[in-house]
Formats: sequence, C-alpha cells, structure tokens
Amino acid sequence: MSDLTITLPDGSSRTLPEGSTGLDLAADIGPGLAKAAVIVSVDGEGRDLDRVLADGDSVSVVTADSDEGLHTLRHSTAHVLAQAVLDLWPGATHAIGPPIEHGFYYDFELPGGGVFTADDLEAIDARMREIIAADQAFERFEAGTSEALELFAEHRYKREIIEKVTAGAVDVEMAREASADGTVTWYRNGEGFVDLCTGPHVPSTGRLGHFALQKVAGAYWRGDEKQPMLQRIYGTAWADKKSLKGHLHRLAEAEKRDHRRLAAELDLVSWPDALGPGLAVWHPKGALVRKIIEDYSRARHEAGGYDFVFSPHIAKSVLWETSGHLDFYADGMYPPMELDGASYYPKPMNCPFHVAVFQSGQRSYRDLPQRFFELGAVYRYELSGAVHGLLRSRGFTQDDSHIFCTPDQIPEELASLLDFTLSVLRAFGFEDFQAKLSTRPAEKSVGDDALWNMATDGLQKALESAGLDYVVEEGGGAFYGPKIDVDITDAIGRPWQLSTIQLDFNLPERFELEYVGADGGRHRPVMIHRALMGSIERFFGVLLEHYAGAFPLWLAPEQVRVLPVADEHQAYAEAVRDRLVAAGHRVTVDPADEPLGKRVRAGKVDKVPHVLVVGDDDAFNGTVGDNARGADGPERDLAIDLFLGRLADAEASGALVAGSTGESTS
RNA sequence: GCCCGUGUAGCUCAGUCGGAAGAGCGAUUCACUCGUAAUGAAUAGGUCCGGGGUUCGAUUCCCCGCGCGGGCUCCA
Repeated sequence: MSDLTITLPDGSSRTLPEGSTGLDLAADIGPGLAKAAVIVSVDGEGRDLDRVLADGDSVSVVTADSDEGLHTLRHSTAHVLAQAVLDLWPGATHAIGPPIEHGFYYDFELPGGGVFTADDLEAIDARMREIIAADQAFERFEAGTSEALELFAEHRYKREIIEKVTAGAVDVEMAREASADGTVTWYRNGEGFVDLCTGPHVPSTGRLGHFALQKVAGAYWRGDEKQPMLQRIYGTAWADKKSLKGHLHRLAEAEKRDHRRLAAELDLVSWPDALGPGLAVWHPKGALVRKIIEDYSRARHEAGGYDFVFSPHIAKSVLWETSGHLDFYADGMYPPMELDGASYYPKPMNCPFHVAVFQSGQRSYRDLPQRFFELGAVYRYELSGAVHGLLRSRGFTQDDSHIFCTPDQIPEELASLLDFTLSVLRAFGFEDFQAKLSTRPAEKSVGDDALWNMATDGLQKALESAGLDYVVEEGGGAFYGPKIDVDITDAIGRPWQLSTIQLDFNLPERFELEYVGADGGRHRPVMIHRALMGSIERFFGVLLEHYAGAFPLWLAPEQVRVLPVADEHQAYAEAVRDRLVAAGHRVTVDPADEPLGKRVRAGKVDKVPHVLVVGDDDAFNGTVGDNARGADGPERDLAIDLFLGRLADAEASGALVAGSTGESTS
C-alpha cells in the first residue's frame, strides 16, 4: 500500500496512508485541529472532510473561524433550514439557499401559494434545532443529469437549475448549487432530505447551532419580476455563541443610528406623507448642515478649477432623445408634462445640460479641459418599495460635474480628479476607501480600442498613485466607457458607495461635440462624468449614520449652548454667546427656566458639541465651564479667549469637538 | 410595481375577548433660581390612517385603498 504525500500551506509536507481523508490529515496534525476542522481546501477548492485525498494534493485545513469555514457553516445551516421547512410543510419545494454575508437565506414555494408569517419562524427554528441535535451526517452523491432529474422530479426549481447547468448557462448564484461539468452533485442528511448542491458541507448537523432566523421576505425566482414570487427566509449564523451575540448586538447598534430615526430625533429632515414616497423636506437644523456641506463643496470646486453652471429641472423630449436616455433610461424617468405641443421631462441626469453649455460656442483645445460643475437636482422614478429615507430617494441633488477634455489629457485629468475626490471625502472624516475599476464590457460598446485602453490605464494609474485598494471588475463598465467607483467605510464598518468617475465616449458622439485642435482641424472631446458625494441627500444620510448624529464641530448645526446657572447669570450668558457668535460660531442660550441638570442633559441628548455652564465665578472672572461632547466631566474656569482659540482650531481641523478632553477624532 | 409586516396624542408605545381612549417623554402655564445627564403641580393635545361592510353598537372583526417598514430589482 503506497503512501500519500500532502503539501501544507506553510510549505511543509506530510505522509499519510493511501485512502486518508481530510479529517485524517487534520487529526495527524493535531487533535485540536481535527475538532475545529470544517472542511479542507484542496488546491484552493473546498472539499468535505470525509473525501479521500490524492497523492501530491496541496491541502489546508479550514476551520470555522475563517471566512471560508464560516461560509460553509452558513451554507450547511441553509440546508437544515430547507430540511425543516420541507418537514413542516409537506408539499413545499425549495429553490436556492446560498450563504451570504453574515448568514444565509433560502427560497421556498409553499403548497397552495402559502406564505410564511413571522410566527412560523419559531416553529422552523425549533425543528432546525432538533435536526442539529440529531447530528445527522451530510452525505455527498454524484450522478448524471437524468438520474438527478428523476431524484428532483417533484422540485421544479431544482430541475430548472439542473437543466441550466447542463446547458452550460450557469450564473453566479447557481454556481454553488451544482457543478458545471455534466455531473450533478447533491447532499443528503437525515432520512430523506436531499438538496442539489456542490458543497462542501460540515461533516454533520451537530456542528451547527449558533444561528438565528431573522425575517421572511418575498423574492422573485432568479430576481426576475416576471418569475414567480418565492418566500425567502433570512438567517444569520456564526461559529460560536459569542460571535452570534456580537452580530445581533451590532445590528441593534446600527438600528440606533438609522438616519431616519436620527433625522426625527434631531429635527433635521422629515418625509410628510402628503409629498409622496422618497420626497423629504429639510427643517432649519438639517438645512443648516446641508448648507455647510454644499458651501464646502462649492468652495473646493471653485478652488479646483471648475466653472459653475446652472440648468433647469425639465427639458423637452428632443434633448433626451439625442442623449439616448429615452431609449435606455425611460423606466427611471418621471413621465412627461405636455405643454404647448411638446413633452417636457423632469431631468434624471444633468449631463445633457452641461453638454448644451459646451455646445454654446466654438471650443478650442486651449479651453480644455473644461470642467462644468453644478449642484444639480434630479428626479428618478424609483420603485415605491425601493425608496429608503435619504439614502435612496426620488428627488436628489448631485454634486455633479462633466469634464470635457482631449484624449491626451485623460491620464492627467483622472489622476488629479481622484486626488481631489479623496481629499474632499477625507475632509468629512472618511478614511477607509475601497475602489472598484470597471472595464470594457465583452459585448457591445462604443469607442475605439486605443481610447478604451488609454482611459482604463489612466484610471488604473490614478488608483495606484493614490495608493487606493481596488478590485477590477472585468467587463463591468458601461457600454460607453470605463469607470471607478469609490466606497467609503463608515464608523461601524459598513461600506457605502459615494463617488463615481465615469468616462463617456458616447455622448460626445451623439451630440457631435467638437473642439478645434492645434492642427486647426475638428476633433471629438472625451467626457468625464463625476460625482464625489454622489447625492447631497444620500451623503448627508451616510454622514448622519457615520457620526450617529454627533456631527464634527464644523458641521454641527448648534456648536455651543450656553447655560446660565440662574436668572442672574442670563446677561453674562448672552455676552458669552455674543462673543462666540462674533467669532463666527453657532451659539444659543438656554435660560434658567429648568434645573441645570435637566438643561445639561438636554444639551447632551441634542448632541451639542459644547455645553457651557456660566455662574457667579465665571461672570466675575470672564470664564466658562465647558462640557465637551464625549468628555467624562466638565472643565471649569476656562478663560473665554482660550475656549475661542480651541473652537477655531477644531473648526479648522475638522475635529469632533474643541479641546483635549472630549471625543477623539479617530 | 410585487410578497410579508405594520398604522392609537408631536415622539415611543400600552389597550379595548366589539360596549364612554391610556402611560411616559415632549409642549403650554404656574411655582421653584438651581454649578453639571430628567424639580413639582396643573393644562392642552386623538375622525384610534381613509372608505365601505357585518353589528343594536366598530378604534377593535371583514373587504378595498393609502402611508410606513423589511425584502426582490436597481443604483447616488
């Protein structure tokens, strides 16, 4: 009997008897590892622990605390969910159930068009725990298509997957459900539960258990609204109890900083029913913060070589026909208003207007690059079920610019543009970025190869010189040009896509844009669409959640609140306020109609960066007592001049609060 | 738009197995004038989302709308 030689991730090798499995390998390395092992990864491909290894395999043992191990755990838990549902609803069929970030889901069709209710989750959860307690082994099977079709005769969605797989038309979501090489695999556990699946899975259901079912939702089969609506159950699953608890805690925290809740609590924005879904009104405090954001954006663009333009909210259909929006974006547009025999559409984008500005006169290569900037309000007909506070609305304002340049200018323009973008985002306290470069799609696209290559190289070089982490999405670009999207990561680790830099080789063609070159001839410029914050409304929402409502000093609508200890200190409080206001700060006085403790508390609840208390000592000495947001206690006897200096420093640096005793700026 | 859930005071929510609508916070008024996270009392505030049905009687049960929330899809 010959032995197997297995290479481990650290480069060492191990010899095992022929017929050894992944589990044997793990046990050979150490009993602790054998216990912790979930699957093995053989040459980068996940395998069940009980599968036999081959001589020369390069193997790493995957444990539940790794991403791949967690993925497996969640996938296996999804199977148990399906098993429980099929047990409890005879006649139900299961569609797909992949692992997702933090958990898993499974889609079902219940007999007679039935639906799940929230109460059903409890029963399903209980049945799942029985299956886990029974510690049923996951067994893997492999066979040809016809046998598989027979096995899943009662399950139309499984059959559809098998047929698709056989035809070679596998999409990403289904890739986990079946292999593409003509054979079909499935897993069985318990008496009779089988599920089409490429695996791998944990050895047995006893390895699972740290999960929670979260919600039921409708989901179209294959995400297509023309397909049947299935019943989806979402759950979260983790390697141990502590991780599960931690995750549920983080969810609760995220809910507390929901921008819609904070917008109401801090009196910033509201969504009156009478306006319609996705349409907000801005209250004075919210509008003040928004104005500061917009003023900052304008100042940066003014200093950054942009020319400001304005454009109307509606335009005749001919504009949208020329731009092509009516062909490929009509679903996203509000319907037209018929006026004077013409159709006027609310604008879903600003680009055609900026093109019109470009076209208003003859352009020379000496004028380029020409950068037009506008805080442009646009209206998009989002599905009523898709709107989400400020993060997804039907009317919003883009910090929109269109840059017209020569092809030669592309690389330099992109490099400085990306620097500019990151600089603006950093000013708002965002530090973690993740970029995505989307390249030319495989099918149809416009523009010649040289242009695409120059633009794509330019984007890539810009990313590299900016030192940004990025992933490349091959073929992910629009038909009219490559692009970069930049995500920021917020204070609790969630990514948000904000900025986009998008090359466009199409609109210059459609509008027949030209500039006069150095050679005296006419040439076609390239267009760059770009938005840094994306949408002011959405950016505001992201900021609100990022800071949990506690805006940095320079953005806070009310920066300082002065509390006189008693009525007799009112005059001094007002004098303090007037001095701070004269220095350009936003300050109010809260008179002594309520006990001091109550007013201090109100200031904290309103997340005012500085609550000043002034009494006899302060009036006599020209000082204040400062309660900085986030500080452990008050700082007494602070000279007003000193406090003013700190305020100015904090405003300039973008700090959360002034001075050294409050919140840290990290 | 589709599936599920949900709608009671400005906010957060009780409640009515169908029989006179409640609390806390907030607001207003009065008293208190206070050195650091909720002073006391009083008052005001509701077509119980809208319309229809069942009933002697509907905020409660049923039907249809509308709003909101979670998903599907898309993206700023």
